[in-house]
Amino acid sequence: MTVKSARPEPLQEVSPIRRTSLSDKIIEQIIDLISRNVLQPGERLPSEKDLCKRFGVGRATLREALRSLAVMGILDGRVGEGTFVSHNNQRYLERNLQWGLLLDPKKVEDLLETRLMLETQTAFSAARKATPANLEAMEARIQGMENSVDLPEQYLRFDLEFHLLVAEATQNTILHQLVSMTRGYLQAWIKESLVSPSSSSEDRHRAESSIREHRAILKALESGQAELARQAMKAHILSSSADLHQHLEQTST
Amino acid sequence: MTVKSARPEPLQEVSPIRRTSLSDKIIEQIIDLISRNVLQPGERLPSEKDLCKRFGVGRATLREALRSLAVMGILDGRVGEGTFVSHNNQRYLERNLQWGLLLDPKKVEDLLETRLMLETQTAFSAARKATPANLEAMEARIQGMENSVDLPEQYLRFDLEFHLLVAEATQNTILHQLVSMTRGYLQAWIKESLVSPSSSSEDRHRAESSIREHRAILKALESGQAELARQAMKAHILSSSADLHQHLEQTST
DNA sequence: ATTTGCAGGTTGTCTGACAACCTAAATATA
DNA sequence: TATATTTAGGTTGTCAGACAACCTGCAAAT
Repeated sequence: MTVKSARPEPLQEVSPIRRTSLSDKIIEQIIDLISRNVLQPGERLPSEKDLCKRFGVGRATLREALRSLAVMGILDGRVGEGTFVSHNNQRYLERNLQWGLLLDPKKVEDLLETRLMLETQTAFSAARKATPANLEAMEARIQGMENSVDLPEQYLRFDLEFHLLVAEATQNTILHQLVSMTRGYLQAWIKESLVSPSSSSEDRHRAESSIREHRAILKALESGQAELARQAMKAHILSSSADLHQHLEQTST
Repeated sequence: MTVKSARPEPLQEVSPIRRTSLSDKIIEQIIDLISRNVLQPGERLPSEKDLCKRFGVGRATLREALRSLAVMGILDGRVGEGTFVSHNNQRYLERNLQWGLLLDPKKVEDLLETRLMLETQTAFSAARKATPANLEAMEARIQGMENSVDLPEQYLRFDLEFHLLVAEATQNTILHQLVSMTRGYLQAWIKESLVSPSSSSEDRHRAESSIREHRAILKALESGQAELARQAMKAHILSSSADLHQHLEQTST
């Protein structure tokens, strides 16, 4: 170490060695195992003691890796049983958005706007790519909504499923995840608005017009009219957002 | 315990107590501290020994929590220095998408399609909400691109920043995060395509037309023409995606 | 045949220790 | 005096061993 002065040129040849922590390497390896289906969803990992020997690390190090993967939703540790690969590799983004929204919770507005964007576009794309099976499943959800106008819990479940089906119909898993992410989080607010006081006749009216909107969306999807589907979805989201908004303003303050 | 037969009704009164781990509670508390700005970005946390005493837990437990937050990108541990709150609370989703795509690496197509949707819509929204400061910053990035057509590294950085600025101009942090997420990940591929063999004259041509496209976008944003901005962005993304695609097919196989 | 109790394995947590590392003050050197 | 070196203390990263809480499955007792 005899370099003098204020390091004129940081010697660009050397690439800074990354001091990757052992846990990080373990995380990478485990993710790799899962992606190559060596470890399948639901499967149990070897015990921690065992894994320690295989990876050649201490238990604390290994556990930090497992813990991180658990927080991401990729693994699922059950005390006394073992550690398992989570079945829903997919939904791990959802969980992370939740942590994210905890970081700054005032973004409901932004979330609604984002949902509008995502879902209008998914409707557009779905109109082109939906399979008959997709459409059939949507039809079933609408019928489910019709049969449960007086059962808010069920009604909402069908509503949610319909929208997820539209996203699924795009055959784009990332889009599907994003929609599921935003929807899943809004669902918390929506459910809250259920317990808020409101005349049941008003609710009924809202439910019926909502069903009409869903039918319009489905019809557009079935006929493959992408632009029409976009418009129908937009109209639906806007009116439902307005509704949610109203409930929020009633209950807050 | 004298319930016979196959548990006819699981005794609905009792709500299953959740066995939340200590680390989870610590994660929640720290996230809460950050969201309430008690801990600000860049700030240093107390030392682990100190935190252990405050939370009343062992160091292993505390470390599992810190490690999880670090993997999420919320905290940043520097050996010998301390643990810091990451400045870019924003980008933590980005990192998680990266882990996610490792799980499922064949989704580049989906990612490109998602990016097209997100960015065309952000352009639309940005045209209505962009502030003069936003537009000025974009102009600076375009000039940066012009001045570095022969420096791919710098050029790409300006390119990326331009798009992030558009997302930022929507004033919607969630949208911003999503765009940053998709972009950030594609950047890896884009950088790879830099080292792929290609005539420099070809590159130059591509860079120049790309700059023209960016100018068109900016012009639309400045004049507040939302639909025009959407179209300009769409054209740009499509041509740049086609480019990336070509590079990918050259290098793979 | 049903219940109880026990044993072994597993995760969750704690404690203490050491290595690698960074910072900054104290010291040595020009 | 000003600069370079050493040193001391603090911090994160990792390891090892131990105990508590818990689950499963089998054997023993009723």
